[in-house]
Amino acid sequence: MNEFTSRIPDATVRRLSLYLRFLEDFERLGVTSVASVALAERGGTTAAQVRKDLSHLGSYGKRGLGYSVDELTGVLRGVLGLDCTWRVALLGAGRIGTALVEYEPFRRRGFHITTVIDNDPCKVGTRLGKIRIRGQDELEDVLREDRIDLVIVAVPAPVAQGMVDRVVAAGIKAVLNYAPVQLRLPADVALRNVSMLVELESLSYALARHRQ
Amino acid sequence: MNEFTSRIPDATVRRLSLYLRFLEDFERLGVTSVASVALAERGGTTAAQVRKDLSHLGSYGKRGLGYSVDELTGVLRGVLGLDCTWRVALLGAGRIGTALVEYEPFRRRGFHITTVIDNDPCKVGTRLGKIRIRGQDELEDVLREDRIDLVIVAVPAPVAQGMVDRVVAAGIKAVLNYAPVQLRLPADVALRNVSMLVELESLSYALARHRQ
DNA sequence: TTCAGCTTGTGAACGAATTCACAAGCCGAA
DNA sequence: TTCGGCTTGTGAATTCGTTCACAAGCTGAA
Repeated sequence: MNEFTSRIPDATVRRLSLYLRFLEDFERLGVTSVASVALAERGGTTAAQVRKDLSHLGSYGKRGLGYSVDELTGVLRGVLGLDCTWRVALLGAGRIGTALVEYEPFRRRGFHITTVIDNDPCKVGTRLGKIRIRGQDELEDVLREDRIDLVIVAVPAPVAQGMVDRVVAAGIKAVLNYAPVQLRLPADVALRNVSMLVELESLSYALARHRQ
Repeated sequence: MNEFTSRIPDATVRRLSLYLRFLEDFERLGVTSVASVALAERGGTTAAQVRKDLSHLGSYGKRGLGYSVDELTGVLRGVLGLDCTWRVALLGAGRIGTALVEYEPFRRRGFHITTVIDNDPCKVGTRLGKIRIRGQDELEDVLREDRIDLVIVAVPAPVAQGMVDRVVAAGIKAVLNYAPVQLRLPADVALRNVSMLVELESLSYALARHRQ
């Protein structure tokens, strides 16, 4: 097994992302070696699950010892594509967009938001942090000029699909969607949805059951 | 099958939440009856999946016709616990917290953020929209006074666990976590994580694979 | 009333993900 | 060197979720 021959299941990729976070914590604490059971405790899963997940990457553990924090951190960064920086454009400079631009962990992980686009003519030309907001008519141009790899959608639901169609036509292959709509796009474009409402409603379901 | 005898799988609950959104769109358009295949197209899934999901709720479809938009909307609201209002407290009045307080869809669905708590003494006493920000020393008191059902965590990672422990001790049974940490809490408390980083990193993985 | 055309609800088949269980391997102590 | 205590990596078993396929049932037309 290695990172090239086989696709890693999505559920596993998401956990790898968590493991990386834990490893960075361990690194900060000066821990040099970590067993699957320690990662499992931290992540609320089982040791077998951790080992199965990590086995997708190859054989980086030492029997009797566990995993080298240093080595595994590097491997995970590599597999997850975090050993380079990704250039990100944000569509929508509303409240959510604004919060995302200034979200430190993104930059720390190599996601650089270089470009912000908004439909509101009042906002175009003003600055969000250090970034000058561009108008939607410039969309295709700035995606090319700024060599954007990935687009975050944080515009109101009704305009999301239209903008994403243009983004896809411009050749972007990865979209992170915060708008409360189900976007339709070609199979070769990766899409993740961050749905505040879906999560909240599944909690509501749990609460409603709880009290019969 | 009905909503009391059997627990609905989590994956299904999340899709129910989407179906409800689609039904509301159909309702606005004046459509009165909808077939599983229409909901499937809208949600990027299959008609069989939709029917299997809805079969968890009981038998609300009419063969040859589909589902009554009105009736199914009501049933879904009921099952998801959206036929009442939930009182929500927000921990953390940072950028993410601020964006969440003002997020319209929450209120429209019956989630009323009545309470905001922040650790920063400079913020305590100031207002976020109409809500006066309270200090963390008041946490237990306001949770009780405001009869909070559900807590949204949007504080920095290092302080999240400590605050959630107090929230759980105060009897709260549902937590929505935006902080980039894995919270540990008792099994009878429902927890959902909204992890911006995990989603972004799984896109990064897709991109990295894409170009070998 | 009968028939054609749809669409649901669901057991059964299938597939994916998780858990189990254990051989293989490393380390440090004696 | 040998042994005991750990821990990995992985087939096999199991559980969970999705898809298939079709009988049952509704509607409207003739």
